[in-house]
Parts: sequence; structure tokens; C-alpha cells
Amino acid sequence: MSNEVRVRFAPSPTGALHIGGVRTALYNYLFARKHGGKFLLRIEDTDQNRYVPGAEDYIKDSLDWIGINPDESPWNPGDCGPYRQSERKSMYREYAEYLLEKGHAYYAFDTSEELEAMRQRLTAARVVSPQYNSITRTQMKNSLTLPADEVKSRLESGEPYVIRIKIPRKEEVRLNDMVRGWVMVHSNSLDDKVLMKSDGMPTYHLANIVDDHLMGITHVIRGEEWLPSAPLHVLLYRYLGWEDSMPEFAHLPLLLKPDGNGKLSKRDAEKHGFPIFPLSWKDPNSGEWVAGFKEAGYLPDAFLNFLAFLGWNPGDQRELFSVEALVDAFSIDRIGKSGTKFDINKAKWYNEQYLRKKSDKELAAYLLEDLQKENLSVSAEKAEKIAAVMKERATFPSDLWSEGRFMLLAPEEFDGQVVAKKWNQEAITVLSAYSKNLQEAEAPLTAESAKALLESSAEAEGIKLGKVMQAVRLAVTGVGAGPDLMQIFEILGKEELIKRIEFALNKIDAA
RNA sequence: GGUCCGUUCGUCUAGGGGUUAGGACGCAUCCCUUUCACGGAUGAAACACGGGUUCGAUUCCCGUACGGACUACCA
Repeated sequence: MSNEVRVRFAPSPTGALHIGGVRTALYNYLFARKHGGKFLLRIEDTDQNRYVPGAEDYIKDSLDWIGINPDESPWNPGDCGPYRQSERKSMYREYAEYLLEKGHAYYAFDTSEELEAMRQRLTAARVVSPQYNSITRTQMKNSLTLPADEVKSRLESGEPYVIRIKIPRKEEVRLNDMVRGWVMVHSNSLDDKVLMKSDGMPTYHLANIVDDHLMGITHVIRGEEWLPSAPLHVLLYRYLGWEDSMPEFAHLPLLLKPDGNGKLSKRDAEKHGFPIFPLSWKDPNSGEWVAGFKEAGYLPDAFLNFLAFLGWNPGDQRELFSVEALVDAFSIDRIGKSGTKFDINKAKWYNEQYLRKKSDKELAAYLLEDLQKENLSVSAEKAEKIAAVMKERATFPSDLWSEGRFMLLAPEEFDGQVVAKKWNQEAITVLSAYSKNLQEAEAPLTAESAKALLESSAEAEGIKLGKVMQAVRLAVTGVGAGPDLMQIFEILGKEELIKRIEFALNKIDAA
């Protein structure tokens, strides 16, 4: 397993998984598959206060929906378990102690009030960035300033404490990011981050280094919001003696708001009326509800394809990629550096492309499902015919029903604008004749026979069919636009067609 | 404020010292269509700004501006 690529997606179960998180998971997955490696899922639940019940299942279900299942996870453990940080609690202590022993960490006893007072004091003194660092730690209560015996007695008396990393005063920390190249920061801009919290849990910083090391992670692919703390992580690897096996980093560009600027957020989804979460979700604590792509009618393949192109491209002009094709084409050096604005139109376009690739039968299944909710039933054969004529004009599977309902339900109202423009005596004459001729027509009506009869009916009255076509459509469907009329006639069948024409003749005349 | 990251059509992006700066979404026009849509064609639309380097910068370097992330005992 020495050269095997191992990557992880490490979400925090604090609510619904944001679309940006799904993209991070996807890139990790693609990278792992591309290199024949493993994709792991690790739950980062070191903050017990923020734990939200159901969030883990949400993460699992989301990945499952788009078909990127981890090779190792809490539900499918490999050899590096547990895969939930809360269950690894006992493992972190020894590394914190090692750091303590090596002088790279220290105990701190400051209360939150004292910390706050320190920040205020610094702010008042016009210190630009108040932080716990090589300068301020000398004035705080920690094992660097307190006499050894006092530290010992505080520890023994059970006084709460944290363990902080001791950031060196003057040092350059550099890392070679796979998407950004060399990034360098001075240690004096870093602060003495807490490594172990007073509740005995590690913070993200310690936990992710320890776990990545123990789990043999070779590449860390994560959001750009982690870039500022990456130098801290480098230092941690160094102090823990793991620098030689330190994973490579790739920090992904952020997903931004569609308008203006800033990180894409829940508010944007509400404001623009489109989802930014894979699945809909109701927060059990706040009762807050968010919409999901799945429920909005996005197909998983389309969603995945759309997501893959948010910050990455294959370098040629192809746009439609199956997962397999993505795996084949994916590479980290084709990931862009700049933030990506979220454009729902593109997502819709992808959905249309994938929808049209589906067979009539698959589409009919969606239609049948919708009809069931309406307490309507129709034969599978008819559903397929409807799907066939509707698929070119649908964005979502639900459009099959919402845009094509006139194929199942006779119109009760007629579009007033079309009535005003197209309804006239000639139309009435042709329709009346057609209705009569239809009575004698042979039963299963086909698009061809329906058309031939309509043409002869019009001709017999000396009226050009083109002049009344729109009115005929109006009479039968109630509206002025839709799929090929003769196909609709075939789907409707002779009896229904006659019924509708008669109804229209009475209803519209009366109006 | 500080640190770090970024900046090619409205959006996603390709490209990269010499190009008519390419594609896609969206938009517009036309064709197809006895409607609408699909499809096809065409069009409008971009290198943030200022200095260098160079015979020549959109491309390399430095600034400026603008944007963003981070700045918790959250991840």
C-alpha cells in the first residue's frame, strides 16, 4: 500500500452537505479512481456542540445519490477505523503529549474571559491582529509562564486547560500546493492554535493531521478556505516527525454567489429559488428546510457532470461526461485557481441533455409516478408515447406531466389570447366537419390517418388547413403551443378527440 | 486592519510572447416546423489598470485597483 493513492473527504456533520462539499467529495473520488487508489470518508465530529442528528445520513445519502461511494467509511470500515473522530478520541492524546514533550506545545489555563480581555487590551493598544502568539503568550497563564510546580498542581487539581501549539517566532513555512504552486507564509503571522480542547477532544487541526497520517492519506484535496491554516498543518507534520510522508495539498477554488460576490450560501438558494444542496433537508434543531437538487428534478448524472465542471475542465471542448469519462479525463492541474460563480442555467442545460438521452421507457416511469400522485392512471404504452413527444421540451421529469397534462386531461378552459386571434367561422366549419368524419373513421387512429382525415375535411369545405391549424390545436389542447398535433391525436384516440372537439365547439361559441 | 489567494465575453472557461483571442450556457436574428420546443446557422459580447522586460505583451515581472478566504477551546 506504499504507493497507493489514498484520499479522503472529511465533512463535519453539522447540517446539510453544501454543494461545494459535494464537489470536493467528487474531485477526491475522481482523483482516487483515476489513480487506482482509495477514497475514504471520515466524519469530523470533534465539535460535539455542533453535531446535528441526521447529518451523517444526509452525507451518506448525498454521495450515494450521485454514486460516489467511499471505499472506506464509518458504514464500510477498512483497516484504518474508526472513521468517526469522536470514536478516535483516545488516539489523539499521545500525539499532543509528544508535542508537549518536544517543546512544540504547551498547556494553557486561560479562561474565555481572560482570552477576551487579552483581545480587548490588544485592540485598545492598536495591535493589528490580536492573537495568542509568541509575544502575547508571555502574558498569559500557561506552562511557559507559570512555575512548573504550579502547572503540575493545576493539572492535578483537574483545572480545565487546553494544549496549544508553540509557533516559532521567526520561520518561513512553505508548501507546494498542487493547484496554486508555492505558498509561503511567515510564522509570525500564525497564532498558537489550540490543539486539544478542554473537553479532551482535539481540534480539527490536530485531528486531521493525526488521522491523515494514520490513515495513510497521500493527497489532501479540500476547499480554499483551508489554505490559510495549511502552513500550521505543515508545521504539525514536521513536529510530529512525519514531514517525509506528508500528503500533497490541493486547495480548490470556492463556489461563489451567482450575483455580486462572496461564498455561495443558503440565503442565495432562497433568494434565487434554486437549490444549493444535493438533497432536501430539514434541520431537526432549527426546523429550517432547504431544497435539494434531487427533489427539484435534477438527474444524478447531470448534477455530477455539472458539478465536475465547476472549477475544472478537460482542456478540450467536450462538455458531456459520464463518471467513467470524468475519471479518465480528470487531473488536478486542470483545476482553475479562481472562484467560480454558480450558474443555475448551466445546471438546467445539463439536465436537459441527460433527460433527452433517457429512453422513453425510463421517462415514462417518472410520468407514471407523478400521475399516481394525482390519482390518475394510464397504460405504460401510452405513458411512453407521451414521454416520447414531450422529452424534447422538458427540463425536468416533472415537466412531462406539468407541460403535457392536456394529453391526459381534457381542457376546461381555452387560452383567451389564442381564442381572440385564431377562433373564427372557418375553424368552426372545419372542426365540425372533422368531428363528423371522425365518427366514421376506423378505430385505432394514427397520426397519419388523423392528418389525412383532417386535410380532407378542410379541403371538402374549401378551407386551407394552415389557416385553422392553430384553432384546431386550441380546441383539442386548450393552448396554442405543444408537440406535434397529430401525435397528440394518436395518443388521445378517436373517441376522446371527438369529445374534445364537441366540447370546444360548444364552450368557445358560448363565450 | 493583518496574512494568504485570485482577476480572459453577463456566466463557466480554452489559450498563451506575434491568434480574426476558441468553445459552452444565456441572449438576439434567421432557417427548419401548419404552433411551441428540439435541431441547424449567424450575431452581439472578454484579456481590470499602470509601469517595466521585449522588436513585440492578453500571456513574463513589479505595483495599483477590485474581489475572495482566513483571522474561535468551528470545521
